[in-house]
Amino acid sequence: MAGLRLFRQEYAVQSGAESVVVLDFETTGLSPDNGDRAIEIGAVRLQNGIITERFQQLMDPGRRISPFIEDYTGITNAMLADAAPVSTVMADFADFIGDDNLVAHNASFDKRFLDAELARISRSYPGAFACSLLVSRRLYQDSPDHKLGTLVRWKNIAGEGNFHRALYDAEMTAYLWLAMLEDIREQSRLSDVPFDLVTQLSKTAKKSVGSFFSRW
DNA sequence: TGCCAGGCCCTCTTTAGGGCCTT
Repeated sequence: MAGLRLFRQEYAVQSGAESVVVLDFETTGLSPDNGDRAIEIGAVRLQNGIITERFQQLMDPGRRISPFIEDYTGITNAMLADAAPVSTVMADFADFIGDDNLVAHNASFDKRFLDAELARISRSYPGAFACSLLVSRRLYQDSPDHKLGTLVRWKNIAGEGNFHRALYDAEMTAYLWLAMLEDIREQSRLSDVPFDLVTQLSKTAKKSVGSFFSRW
């Protein structure tokens, strides 16, 4: 039943019956609970298997970012000095999300920052969150590791840009997501029993992915 | 100067610990 539901939902993605927003944050650190803030949001909207919209904004976190983050992301304090406040950008991004479901690589990280920044401006989103990292760990067990960059290279996904910039990471995650949906569909086609990703996930991951697909 | 978190998941497990992944 779950497998059939999943297969139907994959079809919904391929047919463009629904759309999904794939997003990525660059931040001042790892934890909003420790005062870290978002400094860049990048996102793409997938419809009918193609990217139909893009969103990218730098945002001023209200304090200087560390040399490590400057080096890691390529985003400098000078670049952020002219950026709009986080609250302004996040309000625009909440509008961009609309009612869509969301996808991110290691979604628990991006969800924490999205929830924290939207809570600051009393905004929210109705969609469910799916994690390409959790799916890849089940689907691509032969991959050297499950970092986004490794998976993109391992799947021979073409791209020209810099990892650790929000829009490029969001685009690469989107193409990885489409590749995974195609591979799930192919495994279902080759097997008498449809490949049932949902039942292969752990209880906690199942809860997340299951709620995501149930909205399709 | 060095460190800071949280969720998932495997295993030498479940009354726990540690690696992976994100910035």
